[in-house]
Amino acid sequence: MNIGNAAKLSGVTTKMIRHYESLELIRSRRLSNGYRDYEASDVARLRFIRHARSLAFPLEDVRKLLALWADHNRASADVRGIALAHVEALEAKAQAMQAMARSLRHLAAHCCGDSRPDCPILDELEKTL
Amino acid sequence: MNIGNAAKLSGVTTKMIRHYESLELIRSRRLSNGYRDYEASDVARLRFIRHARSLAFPLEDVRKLLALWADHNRASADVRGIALAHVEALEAKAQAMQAMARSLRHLAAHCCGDSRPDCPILDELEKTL
DNA sequence: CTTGACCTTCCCATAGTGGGAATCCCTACA
DNA sequence: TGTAGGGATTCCCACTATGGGAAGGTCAAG
Repeated sequence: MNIGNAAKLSGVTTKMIRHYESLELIRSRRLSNGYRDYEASDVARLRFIRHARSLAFPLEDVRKLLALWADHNRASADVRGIALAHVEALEAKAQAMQAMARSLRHLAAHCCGDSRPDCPILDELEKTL
Repeated sequence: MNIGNAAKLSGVTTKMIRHYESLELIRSRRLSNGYRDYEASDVARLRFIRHARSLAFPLEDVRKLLALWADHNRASADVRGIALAHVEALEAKAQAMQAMARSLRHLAAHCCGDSRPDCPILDELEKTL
């Protein structure tokens, strides 16, 4: 199967398949004409990567998860550890963003938002702190 | 005032000051020896940038906010518009991240997390969907 | 044999920040 | 006056992850 087909079946673009190959997340077998050649197991691997990425796992985590996935003697605790560490990172970021959103919403609520120049949002950004 | 001093007073690193200058967010006056020269108003501008960045405004928003800040005939509605658009972007991202965190926590809760290989997290990532 | 769709590699861009090298400048001290 | 240091300059490279696009090779159908 060529790369275009693998892309369609896996939902990973050809660009990204080549990129993942350069990072050695996916292997590369070539035909005599230089074209990449994939089989079902590669598509499954690409799908795994796509799913992991859709949960925002960084590629280095994906690399580890792929290794554990391939290792049938893995300890599920290792997978869980990676996942929970990632969850905490996600939640920390999400909370930070929501805190920023709250601050800004609060400031915006006190901004009359008309044609006059007075604006507590700018006042806040101007502060020396 | 040289760049190191402006950095200390503003809380923006010298690296970033030069970067902001290259993006024309901050002007550059030079002394005869080529050194950048700053005054209090520049430090205030850098602080403004830092505060806006601490609220995760993208630099293009910062550029607009700086322009409005400098324009004493601005309409506060313009500032508010930028801020609220940014708030919505923040909240959308935060919610997406929390949804991912929830999914993963749910999966992790069903993963025994011991030395056995069975793992619903990997099972999920493996799915064809 | 041409045409179009596919493949290849390579470079560039994004957003924002940082590291580090090579070089120059200024100041203080012996 | 010479030198050592700290700070300034520019320039290139790194990160994360993804995509655009060019120049060229290949395959299949008409």
